[in-house]
Amino acid sequence: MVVSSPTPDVDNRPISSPQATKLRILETAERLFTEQGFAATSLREITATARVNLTAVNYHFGSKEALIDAVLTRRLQPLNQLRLDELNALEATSCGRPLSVTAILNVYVGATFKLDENPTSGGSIFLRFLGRAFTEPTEQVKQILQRQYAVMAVRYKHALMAALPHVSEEDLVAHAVYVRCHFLYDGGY
Amino acid sequence: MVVSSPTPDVDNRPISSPQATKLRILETAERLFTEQGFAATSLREITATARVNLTAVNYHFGSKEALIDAVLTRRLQPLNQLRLDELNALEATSCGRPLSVTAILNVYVGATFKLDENPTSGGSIFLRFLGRAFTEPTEQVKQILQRQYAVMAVRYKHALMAALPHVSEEDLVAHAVYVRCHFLYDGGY
DNA sequence: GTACGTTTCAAACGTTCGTTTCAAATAAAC
DNA sequence: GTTTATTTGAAACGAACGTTTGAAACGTAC
Repeated sequence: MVVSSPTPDVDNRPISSPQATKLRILETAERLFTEQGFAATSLREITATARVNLTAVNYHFGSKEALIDAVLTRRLQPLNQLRLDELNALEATSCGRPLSVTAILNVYVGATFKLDENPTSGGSIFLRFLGRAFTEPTEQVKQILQRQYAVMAVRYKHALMAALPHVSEEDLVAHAVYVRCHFLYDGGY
Repeated sequence: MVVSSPTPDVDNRPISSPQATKLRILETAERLFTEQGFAATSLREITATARVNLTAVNYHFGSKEALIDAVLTRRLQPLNQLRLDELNALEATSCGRPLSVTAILNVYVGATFKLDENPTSGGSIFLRFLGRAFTEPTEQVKQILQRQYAVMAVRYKHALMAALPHVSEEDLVAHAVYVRCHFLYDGGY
């Protein structure tokens, strides 16, 4: 090709915005990992689907595990930050009085729904990807989840303990695990 | 070893009952596939965990895909047969009158719970394995599921159509897919 | 004891995988 | 224009994978 003017690619996206390849890899990996799982999806399939070079993965991320971490962190960090922000906003209006359990769970689940409805935040695809991370857990993935959930989980746990002063911390955590409340995830089980 | 008298192995199971190796492979594969997924579990890990030889897999099953099929069919066939038997028994007592939706769903879910509570039928491990089959579907796995569900799904569909004469078949199937009623699984989606 | 089905063993096949290297081309930033 | 960051390209590395082969040992049944 002799044409040197910038042309949109097949997806009608600018072909040469900086780190366009990195973004294409992230989005394609998120989709293929969600559909097929981590082990069943090869880097060659990801790069071929994203129409980028194989070596770009190791250039931008370093390894396949690091790519999985990047896909996970990119969505999970804003999600848990939103959960923290909304809890902060709620507590700011309560003037020190303990919140109700309903209100606490409402902001938590509400943040999940906001993500689910927002396509720019990954939409429902990432929630399914998150299920993969819990279903097919690598050792490194476990650590990522533990790190990402740590701060928010403690905050929500304390809020629930204030809302339920007659419930011991052990009973609260045990029951949260039982009903699969992942925001209290401590990586222990 | 010069000792030739039969000795129990580590699991206290007779070491030389015919096809003991085949059973050990099936049980170990069921467990590891459930915990890690199909692609993430290698034949070498399965045979090493089961303490049998690697070549025994291809001797008894022929391939890894055939092993997955064997693990799936071993549990799914009796489960769906039980679902059929219980529906037959229910219809035998109804003397031709259409069954209630509650009764139909009751025997179906009841069969699932009976499996879940029966360790010799695979217990809850197989139900999780079944989830793997739906989550990480190979082309061959799709065909196995389609074949295994075909007969029972049609019977339950007809029973529900008789119970709900004012609902069209299309609406019934569409709604069943929506609420994830896998016993109406037709492999189409 | 012979025959047959089962299981182990060691070794290798070809393929795919994640990863690396080196070079070249392209685009962005200064 | 020079420099830096990005992207592509072709090729290969060692490792792990599913699979196959050929031979030997073991078990049971007749």
